[in-house]
Amino acid sequence: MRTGGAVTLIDVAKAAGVSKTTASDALRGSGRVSESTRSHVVRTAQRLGYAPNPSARSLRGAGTGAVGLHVPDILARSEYYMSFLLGVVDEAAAVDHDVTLITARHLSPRGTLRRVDGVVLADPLSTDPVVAELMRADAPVVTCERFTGGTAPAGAVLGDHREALWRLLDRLRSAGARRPVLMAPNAATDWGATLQRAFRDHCRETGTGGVLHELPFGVPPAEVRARVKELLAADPAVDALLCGPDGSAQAALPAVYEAGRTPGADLLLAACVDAAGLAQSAPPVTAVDLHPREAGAACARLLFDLLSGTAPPGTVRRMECTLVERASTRELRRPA
Amino acid sequence: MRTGGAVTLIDVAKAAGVSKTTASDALRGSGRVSESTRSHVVRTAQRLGYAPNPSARSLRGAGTGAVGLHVPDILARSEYYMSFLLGVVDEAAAVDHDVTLITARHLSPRGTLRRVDGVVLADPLSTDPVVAELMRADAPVVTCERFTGGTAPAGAVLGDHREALWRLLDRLRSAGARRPVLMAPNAATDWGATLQRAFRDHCRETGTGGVLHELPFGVPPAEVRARVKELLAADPAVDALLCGPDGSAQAALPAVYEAGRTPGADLLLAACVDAAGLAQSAPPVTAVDLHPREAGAACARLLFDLLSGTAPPGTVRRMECTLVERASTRELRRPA
DNA sequence: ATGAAAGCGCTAACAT
DNA sequence: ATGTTAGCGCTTTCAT
Repeated sequence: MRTGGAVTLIDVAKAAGVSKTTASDALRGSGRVSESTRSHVVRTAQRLGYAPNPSARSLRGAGTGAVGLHVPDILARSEYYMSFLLGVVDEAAAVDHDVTLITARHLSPRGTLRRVDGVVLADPLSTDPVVAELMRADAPVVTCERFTGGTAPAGAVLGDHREALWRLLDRLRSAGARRPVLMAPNAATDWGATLQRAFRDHCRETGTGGVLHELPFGVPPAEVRARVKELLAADPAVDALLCGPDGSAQAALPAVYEAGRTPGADLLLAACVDAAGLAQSAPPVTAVDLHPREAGAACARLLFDLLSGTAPPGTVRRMECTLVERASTRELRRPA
Repeated sequence: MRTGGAVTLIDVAKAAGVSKTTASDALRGSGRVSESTRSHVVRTAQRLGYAPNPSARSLRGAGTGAVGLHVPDILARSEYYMSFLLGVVDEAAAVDHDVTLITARHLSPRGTLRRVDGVVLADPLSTDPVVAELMRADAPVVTCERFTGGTAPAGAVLGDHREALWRLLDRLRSAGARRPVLMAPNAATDWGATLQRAFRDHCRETGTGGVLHELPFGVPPAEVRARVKELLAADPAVDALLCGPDGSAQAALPAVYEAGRTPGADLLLAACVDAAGLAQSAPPVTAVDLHPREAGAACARLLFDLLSGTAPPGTVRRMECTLVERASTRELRRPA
């Protein structure tokens, strides 16, 4: 595209019988031209099928018209991440911006970010080299959850994970659980660290003998499964299983059955990340809905506010997470 | 970024004591400059942290350095699509290109594509307006699977879905199934249409009384579940269930149990799209691995070959799909 | 083997 | 209210 017969601003200006500047101003509605010429130019542009050349525009000094989104490999299978991505795209499109994907291979060899005005990072791993690189670059960064690696991003959107987990743990306790296990996400993310802390605090406050079992990021389902069976075999008193990382609950469910336990009956089961499958499994699994699409949108919105100066650097915005109660945590029935 | 102190070609040229042109040629290795000056300029550029400005480059006439990828909303939950996307990004990054996400809201109001040299479409729905728009634009399009909407794309990557389904149906038959049901993906995609055709043909050739049940795209799990139960109740003779759309097998599994049937025993179960969960469910579910990441990479590679003229317009490339046999199709045991 | 200069399409000063 | 001009950083003739 764009090569060959592309219609330029000059074409429009000539056809409308005005100057480049007037055409430009008319098209962007800068309020410099009279209403009559404006509409005339706009109509001409439409008739000619004019589309502004973004490269020229960005070369001239405006932004690049695109924001970056880091896509860590680990998250390839994460339903959460796909929704998050759509949220970012939604919001970017609303202000006529592109979304450019950034992966490990995508950093320019010379270490400079290409073609983006800013970057959104979902759940940045403090150990991810791409993240480190991105934080070092001079484009503003908005993270979903805090970045635990030192440098502070220009903005952040934070979920109330502590509160959500607290509510969930309260629920488990009132359903009868006394020995919950948290298969906690790695503390390399703020989310994982928050969950671990909240779990410990809740156990202490309620005098519960909870067990914390950390799961590195990107554990394959088979591994989750093996760990669950191991855990349950090693400690038969466990009466509630909380699955942290996205997808781990789906992997844990069959393992629970295989361990001879019945989720929702003699073992309560819950997930820290809701997913479509959890509502449909047998039994349906209680989960925290992180509202990923809205989270993505919120991050993008914050980034644009930062870029336009509407929000000051360092802005932090909050988001609510929702506890979705399903059959898997209804009530604990102790074996006779 | 890029604003403020960005190092430009002129800076490098000055620092190296050569002209803009020489610097440019040296950095791109156009073979115009002597080896000694070339290495000198390159070193200078490195020292200064120079990164070429893509906007300027693309303004000057080269491509935009980015390819588009259409992300239909429907696919938000598709593991397949997320992997496909990573494949595209991999390949694009390998030739130093960006990947720009395109959604419904993203088409410029004037119908012209922005900032991309070409577009990749995974499994284009003939009914998707964005797809129609994209096909109409003048950027080359590569589709994964055929586009059934009339216009031919510049290139296509095709899986051997007919063969794969055939193998699967053979397997089911030799495992004892005589009344298979295909919950077929909508015929609005080439993939869906191919699967439906293959199923009908196989049934005819083997004299099997198969049932075709079309599932529109993006059916929520609850709906899949309801349909499965309905199907199984209405026709108790059904002894094999084939799930088409990504995710439908996961939704179907609990429904099968609820219908009083035992998958892998008195009902064979299989999926047309493999997913992480299927290997871990109880029982593990036989599926066709579409190799999404490689498919994405293949599409991107084809697009770049098209853009560079290495491949002629109209090129079609093939990909193999793999049948992954698991416990759910081992052998049919008819109830006594 | 290297330079000089012309522009790609656009916007922002500076004029009217 | 509108027109003129000067670049943004780069590649590409055309000269040396």
